[in-house]
Amino acid sequence: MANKKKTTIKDIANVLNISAAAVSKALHDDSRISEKTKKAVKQVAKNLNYQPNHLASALRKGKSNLVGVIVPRTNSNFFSSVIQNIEEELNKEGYNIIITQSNESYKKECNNIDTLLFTQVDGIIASMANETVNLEYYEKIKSKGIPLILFDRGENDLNVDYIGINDYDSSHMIVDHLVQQNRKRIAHIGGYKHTRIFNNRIRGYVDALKKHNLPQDNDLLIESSLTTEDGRAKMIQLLKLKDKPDAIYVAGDYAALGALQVLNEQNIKVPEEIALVGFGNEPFTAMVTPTISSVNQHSAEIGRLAATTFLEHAKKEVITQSLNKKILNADLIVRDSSKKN
Amino acid sequence: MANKKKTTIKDIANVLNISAAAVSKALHDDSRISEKTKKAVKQVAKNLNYQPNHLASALRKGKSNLVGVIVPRTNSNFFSSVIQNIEEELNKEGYNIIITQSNESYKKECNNIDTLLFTQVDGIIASMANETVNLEYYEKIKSKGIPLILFDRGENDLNVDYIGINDYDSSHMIVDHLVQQNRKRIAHIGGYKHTRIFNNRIRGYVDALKKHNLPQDNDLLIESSLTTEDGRAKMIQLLKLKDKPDAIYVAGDYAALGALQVLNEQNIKVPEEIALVGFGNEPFTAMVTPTISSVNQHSAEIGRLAATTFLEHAKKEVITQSLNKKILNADLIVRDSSKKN
DNA sequence: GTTTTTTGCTTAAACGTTTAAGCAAAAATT
DNA sequence: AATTTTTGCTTAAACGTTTAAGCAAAAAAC
Repeated sequence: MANKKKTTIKDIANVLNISAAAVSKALHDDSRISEKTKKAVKQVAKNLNYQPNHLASALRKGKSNLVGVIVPRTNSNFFSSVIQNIEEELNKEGYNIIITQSNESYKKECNNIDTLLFTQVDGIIASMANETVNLEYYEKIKSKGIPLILFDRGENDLNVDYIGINDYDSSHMIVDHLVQQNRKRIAHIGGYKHTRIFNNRIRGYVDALKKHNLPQDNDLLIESSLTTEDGRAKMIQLLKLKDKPDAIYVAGDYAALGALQVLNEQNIKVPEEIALVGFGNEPFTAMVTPTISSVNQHSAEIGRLAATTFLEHAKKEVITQSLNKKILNADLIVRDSSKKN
Repeated sequence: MANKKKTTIKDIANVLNISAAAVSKALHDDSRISEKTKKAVKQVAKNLNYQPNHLASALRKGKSNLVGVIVPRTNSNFFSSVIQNIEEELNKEGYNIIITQSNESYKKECNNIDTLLFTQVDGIIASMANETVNLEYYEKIKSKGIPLILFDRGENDLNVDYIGINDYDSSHMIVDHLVQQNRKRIAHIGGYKHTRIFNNRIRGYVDALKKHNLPQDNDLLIESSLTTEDGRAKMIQLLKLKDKPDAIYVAGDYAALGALQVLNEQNIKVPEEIALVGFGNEPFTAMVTPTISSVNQHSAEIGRLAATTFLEHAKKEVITQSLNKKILNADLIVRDSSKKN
């Protein structure tokens, strides 16, 4: 019963005594094939349980209909939601996606790029690892002539598309909100400056302070890897200051969680004594006590836009990689950790 | 400057005035090619920036070196960790993985199977959606003659490999622990019985109660979809009982979170009045207040085993799909929600 | 110095499609 | 009725590899 040999286009051709080419055309509804033949071919295909060999057609057409996706990790709600929407959008057009994770490692990321190129993907949609400082390795993708679309982490000066939120404005939103809550000493636990989006958040923070005539204190601006662990460390560092902050804006939710843990442990009242705002709107921000205010990055929209941007390139014959930045506005979700009491 | 045309094996052959076959063999270190030629070929390959065309070799060899992975979702720590370990293990042997999500939908899952088969994967590693009641559609995979390995959700009577934890024993562990904390009325918010692993947890719960001579009360055993929302609903239902439970064992962490939220909202002291134990050891169980006791499912080990099980099949010439269940013991992580006070 | 073995390649076919080019028969146009 | 156009196919080549088979030259064995 073991139907080992897969049925090919030739098998169908043999049954009907026509050429393989005719079968191929019939299956693709070529106008030069009679309706009668098309029906017959499709019937036989069904009977023999024919499944097209994707490798063969991809080889012949020079196009795999696969799109590679590189993310730092999938176990974050943001990335998993982006991925889901990319997939949905691309599936509609007959593309499938290959997801790879860099685990925040530059080396792994380079590996992933090689893997995807090796698999002959038709395009790559990526968000960079924390470690990734420059986009040199990504040049490899461009030099292959396949579309590259970056999102979230990965704003760039390369001639490459980018989808993200307005980080600079988001910082303003947060500082505005905290000032409204009568906060005077607002600290910022930011990401590494070398990553553009984190640098934008820092710039936004600094400019917003100026706007409100709040003095900028170097002790209150700290760079961090934004892990929960590092959030703890940087919070402890801030609490050692003589002149403590009365609000903390953390550029990532995981680090904000770490900060909150320290505050809770030291019985510092949040938000009464110190208000806290995170970034990313990870689901756990609504789970912890107190719930953490955070910024919603519109993951679904980012995913959809990344996909459609790829499709625009794919549909063009000529590959014209043009700088095409799409910047969305984010929403501040105010929760207990920064709410007026 | 646009190096549009990719360099092929033939280009290398032309440069060196040897045949394409010789180049192919040289690149694969065939013993019948001289060291001198090999060196030359590799040098030229490097110079021309040669990248093998995976599609062509896959087509010729009848083997794509791709393995498909199907998970209900990636934004859970369990699945993302399993995936990461599958990938690591398979990469070592030259395989790459394609990750797809079912979003807990049976229809999407069937779609994913088709997609993966279409992409000519060499095997599929999957955990089933909540909705998936039977493995009928998975027969398609078996009938193609490619290895299928199920993990976590997907224990089965099919002749298919399975990797998972001992759910029955885990329930015993949890009940034993709660009894040790002097709990007498232990409720269970379980998953749907039609899924084997949840049924096993239910059986373990029932048998453990018997073991400790605790009466089994039908009001205390509830089936649930195990979402946070449904966890809330089922908790509210339990609190309406005249004779309330003094401990709740929830078969999933997200539902346990919902239950905890309700308990907190109603100012019911956890664990003093009602103790709570979840399942899955999702990171947030250690983030919420109080922290939730849970069961660690050894995601890394499950991932590794799933990968090596696939590799065992792949290495064999003949596909002998034999029932090969690997059952791991899980660990109970006791946290505040069930700790003796 | 002849025979056998080994080395180092080449040739050609194959994997399953797609597609350009071509051609006979049928249909439409004159 | 002769010519042109359209229809419905076929043939053959191509995509970039891998691999079985083969063969001449070099090396080893006698």
